[in-house]
Amino acid sequence: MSADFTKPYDPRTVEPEIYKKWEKSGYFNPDNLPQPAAAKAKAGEAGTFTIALPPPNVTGSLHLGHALNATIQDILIRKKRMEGYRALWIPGTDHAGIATQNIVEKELKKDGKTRHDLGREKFLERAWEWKEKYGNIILDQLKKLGSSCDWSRTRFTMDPEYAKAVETAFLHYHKKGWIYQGKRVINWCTRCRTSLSDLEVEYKPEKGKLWYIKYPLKDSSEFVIVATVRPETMLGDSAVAVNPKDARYKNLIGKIAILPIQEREIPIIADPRIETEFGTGAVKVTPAHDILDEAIAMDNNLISYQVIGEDGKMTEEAGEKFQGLKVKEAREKIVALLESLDLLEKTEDYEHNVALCYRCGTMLEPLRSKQWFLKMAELAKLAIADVKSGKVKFHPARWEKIYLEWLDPPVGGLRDWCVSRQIWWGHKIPIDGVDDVLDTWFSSALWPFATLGWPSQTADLKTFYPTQILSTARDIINLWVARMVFSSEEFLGKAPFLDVIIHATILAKSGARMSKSLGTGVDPMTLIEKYGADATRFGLIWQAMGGQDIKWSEEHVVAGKKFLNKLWNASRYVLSRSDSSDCEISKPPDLKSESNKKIIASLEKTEKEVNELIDSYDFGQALHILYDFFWHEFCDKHLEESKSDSSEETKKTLIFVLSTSLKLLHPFIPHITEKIWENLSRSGDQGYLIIERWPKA
RNA sequence: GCGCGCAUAGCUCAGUGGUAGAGCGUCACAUUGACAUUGUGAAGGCCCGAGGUUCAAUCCCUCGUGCGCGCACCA
Repeated sequence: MSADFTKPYDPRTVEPEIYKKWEKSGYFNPDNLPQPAAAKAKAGEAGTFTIALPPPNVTGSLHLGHALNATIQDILIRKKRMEGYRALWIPGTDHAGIATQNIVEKELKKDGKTRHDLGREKFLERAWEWKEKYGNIILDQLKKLGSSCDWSRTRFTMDPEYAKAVETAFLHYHKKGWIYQGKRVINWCTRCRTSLSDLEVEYKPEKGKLWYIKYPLKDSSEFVIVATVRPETMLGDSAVAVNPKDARYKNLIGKIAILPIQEREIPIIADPRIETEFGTGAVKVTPAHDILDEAIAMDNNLISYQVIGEDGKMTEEAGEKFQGLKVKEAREKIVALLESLDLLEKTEDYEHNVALCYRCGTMLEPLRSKQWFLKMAELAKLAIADVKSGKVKFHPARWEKIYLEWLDPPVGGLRDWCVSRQIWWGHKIPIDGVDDVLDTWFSSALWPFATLGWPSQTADLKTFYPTQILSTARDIINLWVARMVFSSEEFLGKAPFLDVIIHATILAKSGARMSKSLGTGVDPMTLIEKYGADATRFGLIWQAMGGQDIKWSEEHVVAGKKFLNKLWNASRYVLSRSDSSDCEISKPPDLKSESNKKIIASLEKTEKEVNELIDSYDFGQALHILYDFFWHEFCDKHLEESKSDSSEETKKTLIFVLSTSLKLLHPFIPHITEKIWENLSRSGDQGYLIIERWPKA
């Protein structure tokens, strides 16, 4: 028994010590794992098990969701490793284009500079410097949590080899004619000065106004009244549209209205997509600043007037009176002008959703812009097929609906993916002279195979691909998961993973999302410092029941700490009753004592249930069962009964139950179980629990 | 507008077609010998509401209410 095993358990010293021991062993790298013959036979010809860690953004720091997700993956990896698989967990980070660029720009701003003052090359130098300095913080935090990733295979989405994969993918699509350049209405962030894809938009309800504007009819004293929440866009109107079935306007279709202020003649047209219930049922059409209006304009051959520019200010086409004004200023001016012309019928309070940039929260402007697009029609089919055929399964299954409905929307169709961004930090578009870069998610979509060396046919790619499991958060099911599936099918002809675990979302106790700005966020690092990584993992998994959302409660981490203490002390007691020669950890044969028979039967039942529960990704339930068995059945009952029984059979039973429990608990609370294992190991035999045989009845 | 999830003890949550469970909290008792980060025990619940199916509903079905979330061509 080592000296420190006589002391109370102290995670602060044990956890770093044990982590170093694992790193030194090399066992996080599957190439170094011993290969038990039995395991090979079981696992099939390859006998490998791979998970690609969802690469955290280099801008991020670990939050509870990351910690839960990492723990889930570590449990799976550790169990498989113990089962004899060559388990590989590939770590890495994502360059996070817009997010990183914004941070570096903020730093520059402190010196009163913009990126344009530095120029592209110098700016990128600064961005790389930032990445080198801060980009791996989150990986170090994952280490503190005990994650058994193969750090020797750490990847970054802008590694030279990875860039090769991105370029290959882009050129492949281009050759197929699926990549094209086009000018159309996209989401534009005036702060980040870049386009965004449809998935990168967040909506927030806002209390605004609905303005009812009178458009005079040509050669008539009458008006057609349109309702809008954005009066400033009227400067770019090129038609008024009504529903063809709307009896109120039947006689107006084909007539001409005069657009006030611009004094432009615009037609009144019919389009079935116009809702008769909205406003007056007559709608202004602004082809350059609204996606639906653009579609209407295409079908009706309307002219497009771009009145808002990429800087968020009114353009020349908006007219002299407005050019250079910010959108809000233009709005006020227009409303005042319309009022003075007696063309404002009325104003109503109106709550509607506004579109915001998912990176900086700025209100987005839909505007026409020349961008690169990736055709989605065929790719979406690939992604749909893998899930519909059951090749890729979601856990819980209900999430497949989110996935399928995005790929095949019940209304309209999936729009092509706008893959170009007007920022500097990212992968340059191979055939583009304008210096645009690719959407970060274009490179993330290649993650499971680009990390293994694709497009080169590396040994790793052959051995470890496809991966088995992807564990991630629900909010990137479409942004990321769907795109990985079609990318993998397109480039490698197979699904990138078989099971997709959508883990719980961790909420504040109020049931609302955790928020840094509201101070409701919980930092896992603080928990690790306070209670240790094992206790933190315990607290997270204890609450992870059936994939339901977790209203975070720290008391379960405290419970974890208490459990570790119980485990530590029970182990000390069991070992104090035996000398090292007793530490045979095989099942004692021919038990005579009823008490021993009972605890072994109970252990075997627990073992079976834990196996089933982990295999069905019900980690919380598995931990509850282990907790209950170890504490209440083994410690409270059997250990107490055994105190009056010093027989060899009982000693052997105690050792066997303890050692099997340690194995079963190891994926959940790896440090302490490994530490106890050190003390349990037979003299001279420096065993590693991390590669001990997993108990399976 | 369409869709999804949740509602069970003070709190966070399991669970089952037939007397309702855990962790934490509370209360009482127990203390030199693995552990007080403990042990033994107790109190505490019209299992959201209404209707239906059933011999029997907390569980299945319908409707509703409340909370959270997603999607939409949110003009």
